[in-house]
Amino acid sequence: MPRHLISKLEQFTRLSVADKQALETVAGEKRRRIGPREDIIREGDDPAYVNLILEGWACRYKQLEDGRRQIISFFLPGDLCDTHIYVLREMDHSIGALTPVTFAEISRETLTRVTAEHSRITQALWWDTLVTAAIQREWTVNLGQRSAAERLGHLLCELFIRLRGVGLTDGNSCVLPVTQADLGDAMGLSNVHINRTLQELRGTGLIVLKGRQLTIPNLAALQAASLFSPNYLHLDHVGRHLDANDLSET
Amino acid sequence: MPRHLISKLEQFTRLSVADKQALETVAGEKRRRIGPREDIIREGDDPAYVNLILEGWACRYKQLEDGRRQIISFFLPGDLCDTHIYVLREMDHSIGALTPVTFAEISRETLTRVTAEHSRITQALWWDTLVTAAIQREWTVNLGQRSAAERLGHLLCELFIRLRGVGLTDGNSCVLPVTQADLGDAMGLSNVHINRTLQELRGTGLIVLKGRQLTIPNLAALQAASLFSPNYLHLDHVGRHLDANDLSET
DNA sequence: CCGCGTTCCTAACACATGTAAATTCCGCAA
DNA sequence: TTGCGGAATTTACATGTGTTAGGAACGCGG
Repeated sequence: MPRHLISKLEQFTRLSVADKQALETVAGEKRRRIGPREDIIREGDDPAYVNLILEGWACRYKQLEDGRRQIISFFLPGDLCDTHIYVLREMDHSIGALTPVTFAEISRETLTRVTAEHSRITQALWWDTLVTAAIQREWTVNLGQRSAAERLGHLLCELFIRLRGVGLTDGNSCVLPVTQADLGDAMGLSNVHINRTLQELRGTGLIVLKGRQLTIPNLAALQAASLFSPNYLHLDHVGRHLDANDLSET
Repeated sequence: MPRHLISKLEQFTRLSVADKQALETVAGEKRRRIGPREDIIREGDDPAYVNLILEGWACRYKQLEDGRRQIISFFLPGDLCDTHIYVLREMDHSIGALTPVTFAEISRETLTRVTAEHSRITQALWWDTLVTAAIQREWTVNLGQRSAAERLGHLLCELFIRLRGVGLTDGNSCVLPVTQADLGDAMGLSNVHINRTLQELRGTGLIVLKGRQLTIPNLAALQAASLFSPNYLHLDHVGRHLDANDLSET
């Protein structure tokens, strides 16, 4: 069931059957389901669990006193929220659902046990943590330096490639189940300007967006237009840890 | 010698004499010194070492093909760059000196050994890693939602509090050894606008900035004006892990 | 099929911030 | 002291993006 997580981690390293079974167990624990605009956890809460997104899209966000909201990152199926969050006393941001979301609440004990017994998983989760940090840094670059069109294009490239990594793309298409207002809150742009910019990207043929279906006819072209380089996603490790034993295990 | 690192970590947990000696050893390894505008490591390089900043200011940054530069974060004395960076094959960003910098290159082996032998240090480094991630998230909020004045004010609050945590403030003053162009590259603003905004903050009396000396006469006021809440720095743990044994050790 | 709420889209205008170019200031080395 | 180079500052003007407001399209429940 945590097939998206497994797909994602296998972009970095090969997992044994036992590793995958361990992840199954982890994902089976305390499953919950919530609707869009509901929160998984709120700023100020005690972070008791590590949340694993199984289905749907969620986001980290922070709301300022005067109502302004910034979406800090998107959670896609297979994404894990801060494997060591329990070191901190309270959440400094909220995590909310953008669509209906199914997720698993993983206890500290379970996670500790699984990583102690499966070094491959530990390694893969480290990679995931580092890539998550790299994505956050790239957002800093995105918000700081890129124009609205570059910024949006960059985000769409990132989301498409991340979705592809968890098996949720169909050719050069994928879903984009968020509102333009959400995109605005993520990119630090007004919803009006998001709309203008989407029209612009549509006009140049870089994207096709109908309803919640996004198509990127020419990913390389969109990447070039957005100054997007996929290096920060660190997808260059595939097969790096392969040896004879691994092959016999799977 | 790594007194700044020790000060910082002791904001989270108390360290034993043995813990501190271990950190001394770590910081003694492979010391290097470089001048401003030189790089510690570059995008694309193989991350062989974990760098520990001992003296001076550095920054993570990323340069776009067309020359635009974004400073992604600041490194102050006592800051450590990505304790598990060696999981990745290559750097996705550069780290450069803003002032003359002294740093230590820590090998993977050393770090592994020290954390294996000192669980308190492991725990403290986890806290540091999580706070670093929280700071990066806060920058996303900063760049996405805050106006120029709020943004700059917020950065100055953050830097002041971080410097205070490593013993580098003097009353309500500290150094700010970076150019206005650097601040612009960090905040996604032009150097002209940084200058305008600094004048504005000076005009309202929220800051006094002469040369490289920054004074914040009323930190609470600057925080309020900048919508700054220190919760994301997670400084609320002090003394949390105290018990009789700890007291006898120090 | 209707009606209602949400989302999308468009327009006009305001304003925050960027750009370009000069000038002044300042620290430092000769 | 002088001269130099980088940094800070200022000005005038351009423009990207925000704001406000309203209408059109869409989806969903009754």
